[in-house]
Amino acid sequence: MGVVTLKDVAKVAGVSYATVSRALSGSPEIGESTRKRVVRICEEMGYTPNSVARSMVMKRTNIIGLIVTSIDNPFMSEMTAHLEIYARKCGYNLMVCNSSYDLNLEKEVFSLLMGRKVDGIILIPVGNESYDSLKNLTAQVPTVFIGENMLDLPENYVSVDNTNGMQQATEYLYSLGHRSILYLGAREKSMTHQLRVDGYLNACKKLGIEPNVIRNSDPRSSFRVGYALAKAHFETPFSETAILCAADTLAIGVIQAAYEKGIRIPRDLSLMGFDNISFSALPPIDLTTVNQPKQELAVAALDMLINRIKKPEASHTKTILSPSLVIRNSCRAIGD
Amino acid sequence: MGVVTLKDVAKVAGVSYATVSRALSGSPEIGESTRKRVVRICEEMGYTPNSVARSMVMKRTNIIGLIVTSIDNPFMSEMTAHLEIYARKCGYNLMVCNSSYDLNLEKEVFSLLMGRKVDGIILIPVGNESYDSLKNLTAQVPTVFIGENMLDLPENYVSVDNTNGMQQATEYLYSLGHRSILYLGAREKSMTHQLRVDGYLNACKKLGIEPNVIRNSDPRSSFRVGYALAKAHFETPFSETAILCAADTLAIGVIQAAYEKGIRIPRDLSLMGFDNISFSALPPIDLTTVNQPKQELAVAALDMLINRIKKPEASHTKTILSPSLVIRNSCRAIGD
DNA sequence: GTAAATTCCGTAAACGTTTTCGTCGATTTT
DNA sequence: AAAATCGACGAAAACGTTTACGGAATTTAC
Repeated sequence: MGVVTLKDVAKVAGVSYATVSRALSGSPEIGESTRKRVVRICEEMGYTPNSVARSMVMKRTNIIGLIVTSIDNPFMSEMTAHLEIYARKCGYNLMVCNSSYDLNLEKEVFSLLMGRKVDGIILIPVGNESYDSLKNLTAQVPTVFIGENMLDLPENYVSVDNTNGMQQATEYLYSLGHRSILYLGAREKSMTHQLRVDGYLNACKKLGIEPNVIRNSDPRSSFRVGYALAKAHFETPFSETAILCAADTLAIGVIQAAYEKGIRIPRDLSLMGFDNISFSALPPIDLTTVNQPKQELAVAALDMLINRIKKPEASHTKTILSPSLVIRNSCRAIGD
Repeated sequence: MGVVTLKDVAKVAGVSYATVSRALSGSPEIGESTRKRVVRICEEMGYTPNSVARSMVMKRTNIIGLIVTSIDNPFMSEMTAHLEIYARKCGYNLMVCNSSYDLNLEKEVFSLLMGRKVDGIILIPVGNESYDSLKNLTAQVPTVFIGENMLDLPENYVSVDNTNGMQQATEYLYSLGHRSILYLGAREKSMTHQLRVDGYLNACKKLGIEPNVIRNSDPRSSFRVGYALAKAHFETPFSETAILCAADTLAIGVIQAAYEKGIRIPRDLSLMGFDNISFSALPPIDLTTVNQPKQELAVAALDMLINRIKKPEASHTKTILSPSLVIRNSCRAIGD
């Protein structure tokens, strides 16, 4: 009735349990004939190794902790899908936690995962304060950050070049003839968002147009937030011909607000996002945006983490991938 | 440098490590003064219990395995968010795996999680064949199925009443004056879909209208599938005034196909979905649909699972929640 | 005042593996 | 033929906890 263990197999096979362990681990210190016999008996008895016991002695669990702000955010869930599949291919399983956009909770689940003895942690931080908040902890377990970047940051991270991406976006709108571009949704306390806004500001300066930024204090980048910001903005007359959003989800909220106001996109207003979540491709949305290569980010993050697990003393590394423009139908060209 | 363990604390405190264990576990077999002293020393030394070692001796990991077809499906990711948060509240962590709509992979990750010694598994099955495929495995670890249901199924599951939901949907369309309603996307090899189609057929019979079902052999319920099915259907002239989709994601694909064809929703065609994913609420989509109470499903599934973990010998239980109509603006009333 | 009960704590076994070390027989070397 | 080498396997320690058991010290009961 009970689960069959190494000892049980050993008893049946008439060998020591060291031998059974060797037979299954592919050790060279065992004769080919006994290996075959033991393996056969293992299969007959339905033996499956106990990962917990193995973790105990090997001092590694082959579990990677993943902390996301919220798994139901489309960007997060797409990333997670790629992460899980690639992790499994590399022999790891994923333990997933939501930080729910809360710094304290983020720290709490980080500690929790450490107590679980995960081999490493991949973290999509709540914001720039996450670094300070987690400083003592990240020193104790291999950690890779996704998304937030800052060149002088003493952590491992992968990210797209946010500044460059937003610069491309701004220049694209400019090339369509837009001279008054509103930047919507710059989240406070977020390096990612700071860098994106920098890209916009850089481009404005270079192109000689006046920047205009609406900031956002809500830690989420959700439809609701985009909707609320746009709605407030639409209350009074405005002169912008285009809105550049800090994230696709925000842009989708803007579409909602515009819709209610009778503002048609792209006829009356051009709109761009950032991230390229899968929904943005749908015709009713059809959002021109900047793509984050999610699979590449996932693979890079895991490769980096696994590397660090293998040599924890290595110095911090950073990988910055290139974002690319995805042109759909939410922007139109206007005359100068 | 190394991690601080029970023994270390015991040595510093000048007690046996049994005492340390008792101090932390809230055992009554310890004096209040020593408890306080030991707890203080634990904090000072930054001791955190090793969950792996504890799992080893306690024979439980406090980990729940979650198998979803694909975490980036909006319905799944919303469910997962609820599951993770509630599980953590109950003292469990979630180990998440994608089955990628593949029966073999589903079985493979199930075994994997068993080897991980998870305390229980929550499974959103690939399809009706999952039951047979996993029969030998589900007997070995507490398992709760979400979504697929069938009254005579010897498994634990939670689900909405799919038949009733689709019946409501059909009757709603009828009440708006629709007499020719196409059912789109009945997935083969899926009990859920079979039950939904049943609801539609029941209603048609009761209302005296002619049913018309387009089936779908693809195991996914994605935008693409809905798009492809609708596109094919729109190729030739059709007389239906409404389309009832087996899932919101499919309906969103239909919107795409309709858009391309110049068919306007709801003016030219009424459209309904099932699931009520968060995107369906967005004005550009604004889909009338049938709600699945995702948080309630998550809570019910976990309660059921935890119950079963505590008494594994209990007989199978089923929970069927009620779906409810969510009326938005993708359907219009027509004259008889 | 002693016997019994109670309180508090230490000893040691157990959980299921991996791996080091040692042993024994067989094979090769001199 | 004796010595050295080698291959295959067993014995046992180790990983960090929890907990049953037992013992000493203290309290309670007569």
